[in-house]
Amino acid sequence: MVDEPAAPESGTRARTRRAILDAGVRVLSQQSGASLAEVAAAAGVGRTTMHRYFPERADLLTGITNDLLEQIAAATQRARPEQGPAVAALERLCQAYFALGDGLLLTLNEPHLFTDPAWNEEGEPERALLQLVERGHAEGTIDPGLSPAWVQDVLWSLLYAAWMHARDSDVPEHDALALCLRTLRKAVAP
Amino acid sequence: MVDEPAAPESGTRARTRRAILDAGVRVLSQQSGASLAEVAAAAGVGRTTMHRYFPERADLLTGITNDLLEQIAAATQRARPEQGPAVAALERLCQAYFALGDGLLLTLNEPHLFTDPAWNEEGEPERALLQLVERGHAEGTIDPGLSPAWVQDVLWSLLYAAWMHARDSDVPEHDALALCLRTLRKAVAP
DNA sequence: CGGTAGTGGAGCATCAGTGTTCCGTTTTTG
DNA sequence: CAAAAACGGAACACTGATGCTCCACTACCG
Repeated sequence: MVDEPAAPESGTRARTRRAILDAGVRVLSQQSGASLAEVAAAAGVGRTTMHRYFPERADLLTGITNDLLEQIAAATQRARPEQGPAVAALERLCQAYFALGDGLLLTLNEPHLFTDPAWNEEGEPERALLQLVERGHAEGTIDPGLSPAWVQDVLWSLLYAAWMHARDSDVPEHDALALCLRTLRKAVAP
Repeated sequence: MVDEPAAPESGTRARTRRAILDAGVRVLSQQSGASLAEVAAAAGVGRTTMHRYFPERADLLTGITNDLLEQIAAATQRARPEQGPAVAALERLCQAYFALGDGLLLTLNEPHLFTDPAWNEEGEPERALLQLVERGHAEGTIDPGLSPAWVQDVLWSLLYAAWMHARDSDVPEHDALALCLRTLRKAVAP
């Protein structure tokens, strides 16, 4: 993870890069087979320009992968999963991840898109969540019948459901998140 | 839905057709962009043969769509969603849908693949489920804070999670279903 | 004002997937 | 067994996405 050893990356470039990455997530989360031209258009950028930032399709995917991993790591850290009661921490995590938006869909929907080795490595976020659940088991505040791995899957799938619910059933995002939290809280209760 | 007006379809053809449809679901549920050659190979069938059954890609998708719709309808009917206590009926539905296997993934993951008009029509299964939840509200056995549409989304996303859990974490399918049911039951409880 | 970074359009070769045809082989069936 | 049905390989044209290059335009900065 050694980044920019001396790559200040002029503000303009950084902005363009962001626009492309965001457009990539937005477009690919809906059509994983979308053409690069579509992504470029969605980013409001010429196909040539995109090619300058990400020479091949694989490079774009790598870029998105790293970006998502960073965002997930940042969200995890922000939620302080090791502090306070387990259930409260779990809800904080849920809220933090919800902010990933379309990244959620991409993460869950198209895991096979990410061929990067970095993707499937057990990351710090994973570990934090699993430990969190074990803490809940010890506290007696999380149903011991639900394995940590299963709780993890439930968390992500509920996030997915909530995001889609907001997107398709045009429920305000805030309400969708509230439903998600309420459902999660009850689901993990002993 | 007027089918075979006089198309007995020799047992051989029916079997080949099934093999192709099943392979299509299996392959496309993992790689929505998979080539037709891959589907044919997975079905143990020549590309030429597949072309005889489904002249274009769109025809295969239509075939899969109709097949899934039938399977969902059959599963719904089998679960008798209108009988007995709402929660019990919901669990029966959950079990019945779980049997769809990879079809679940395809249904949730790649809704955009199905361009058929028949797909997005509000089907009988949808209506049955929504009514079921309303019945639960009336009975006082389903959390009134959870809208029918949300419960529907939760049901499908938990099914998705359970199927993936069985597939990737090599948990026996039966155990995954049990986790799913347990989680769903608690999630919808008032 | 001149230089430079950033951009985007046009064009081109390549390649994989597709749709389709033809024909020989295997399997089913009467 | 012999006819009919079903199958699969080979080959071909076509299409769209991709990777790439070259050049012209714009905006910003010293």
